[in-house]
Amino acid sequence: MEGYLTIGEMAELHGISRQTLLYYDKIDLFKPEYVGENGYRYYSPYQIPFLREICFLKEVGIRLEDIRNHVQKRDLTNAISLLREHKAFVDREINKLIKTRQYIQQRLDIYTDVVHSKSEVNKPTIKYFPERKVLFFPFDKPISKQQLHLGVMKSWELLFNHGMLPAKGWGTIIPSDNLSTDRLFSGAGVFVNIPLKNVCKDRTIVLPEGYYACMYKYGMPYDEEHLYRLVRWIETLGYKIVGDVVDECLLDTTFYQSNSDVDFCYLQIPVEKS
Amino acid sequence: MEGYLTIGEMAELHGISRQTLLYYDKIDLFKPEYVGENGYRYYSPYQIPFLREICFLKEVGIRLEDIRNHVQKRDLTNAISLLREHKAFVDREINKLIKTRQYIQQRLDIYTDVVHSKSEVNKPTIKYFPERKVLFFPFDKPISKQQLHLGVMKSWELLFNHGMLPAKGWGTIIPSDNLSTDRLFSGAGVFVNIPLKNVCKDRTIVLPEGYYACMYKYGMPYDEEHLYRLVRWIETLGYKIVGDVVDECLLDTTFYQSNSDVDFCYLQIPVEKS
DNA sequence: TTAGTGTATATTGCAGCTATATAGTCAAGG
DNA sequence: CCTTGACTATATAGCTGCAATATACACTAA
Repeated sequence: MEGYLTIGEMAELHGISRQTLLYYDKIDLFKPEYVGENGYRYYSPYQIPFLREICFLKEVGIRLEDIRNHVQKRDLTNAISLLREHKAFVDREINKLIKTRQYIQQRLDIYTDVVHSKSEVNKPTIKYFPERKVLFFPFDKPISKQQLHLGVMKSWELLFNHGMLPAKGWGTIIPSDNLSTDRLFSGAGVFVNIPLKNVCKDRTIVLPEGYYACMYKYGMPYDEEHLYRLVRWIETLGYKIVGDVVDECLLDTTFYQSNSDVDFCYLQIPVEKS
Repeated sequence: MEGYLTIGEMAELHGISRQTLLYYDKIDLFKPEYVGENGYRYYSPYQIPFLREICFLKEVGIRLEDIRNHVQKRDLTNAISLLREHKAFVDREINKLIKTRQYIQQRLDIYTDVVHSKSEVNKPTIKYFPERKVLFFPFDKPISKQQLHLGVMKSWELLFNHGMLPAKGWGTIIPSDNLSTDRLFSGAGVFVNIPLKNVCKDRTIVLPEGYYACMYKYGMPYDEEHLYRLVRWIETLGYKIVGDVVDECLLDTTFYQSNSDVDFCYLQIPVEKS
């Protein structure tokens, strides 16, 4: 067939396999201009730009079915709208991945902090924090490991329903008024940091900016010992407690082998000079 | 089982299906702490953080097999390297999509230009162009539609081997010295714009920055008529041709129905005041 | 001769479930 | 104690999406 290309030549020229061209023929995406009496497929050189374009559209991720629908009535308007729609699709995919990247980075930030803090365990310091917005869920039963888990799961569920993941850490908040009473955990509950700006307002509370007396410690929030040690340190310095106690979990029990192991946490109590 | 969670409760709590937990058990990803004599699975509340973490890692796109390998010997170092590796993977995916987005945008730029230029067909103008780097492939046979196609395919292949796509347009370059001879296409060839900075040096030539006499036209590069019309216009203006003729294809024949139809092109001839 | 071509049908890859069939178990209400 | 309905078990097969690939067997061109 003078001037025509066989299926093998056509495939070779476009860097695809012969099988693929058979497949494109079958799904009515791209057919040879002429089929010989022997059944051989003969492609016209004029078809080259079409196949090249199909390959281009495929390479940028457009589905073969959409390509087929497009090339059947290809004109400038169609081509522009096909590309625009696909660009929007790619943008959505990029945004998803950027969001995912942020989650991973937030976790890494926590872990990196832990690596640097291991030598600072049980050493109280004063640190400045900017304003933080968190979701808060009061306990409805006395505090325990189970209540902690269930509280965290509730917040996970809420974040999840808002398309977010609990990547940025969580912990317990204890009302500072309780420190001088014997009902330390009355009104306490779980908080989760909100990982994306995409806030859900219902359960949100604000941890005010300012200076916090802080201490890294191994222990669960209901282990009161560390808390009172930090409170005594604050008193020794002559500072005043001006807000609720934040006990942020940095490494949970998944990092330890036995059920008796405890979280690695970061206690934070807002203070002012009195 | 006092204090334990059944498979249904565990699934509900994490927003996954019962079947999924069975599956995780089977693939040794997450097993109940205790299995009753009746075969019932009982999960300890202490397992909640583990499953939550598995779900988190799954949600950020880590494969179940990698998660399984990780949680078996989970510690801070492992967790950090798992997340770092996955972040790098996500970055690669984002870069691929950004590249794809660029290809689409470059095509859209061409098509948008065409939309605005349709009323300017056959009207010569002077336009400034910055320096452009392109790949060049001389014809090895007399110019024809087939030679054009084959030349474009060669350049496509080279781009493709360098991980690029011919998104940014292509065309023909004709040596300006030929304009006064009868061998117009001697030394002519196909060029392709390089879509990404990621250059391949072997075949690259430079189209110098400067002012070009330009004209949109319908016609193939080997239709000499339009070219000579533009050359006469340049002479009329008293300008001098200072470089090779660029005939850039904006819409190829895939936009037309019949083989007799022609490309929509943008002729560009570098000029100076003489 | 041997590389290339045809048809027809079935299978792959990926990953993570999901469905179906069949049977056993638990807990609350009567 | 019995029923009912919700829950649970195992085992095996199938599905989702998309784009090919593979296999088997026969014919054809240079």
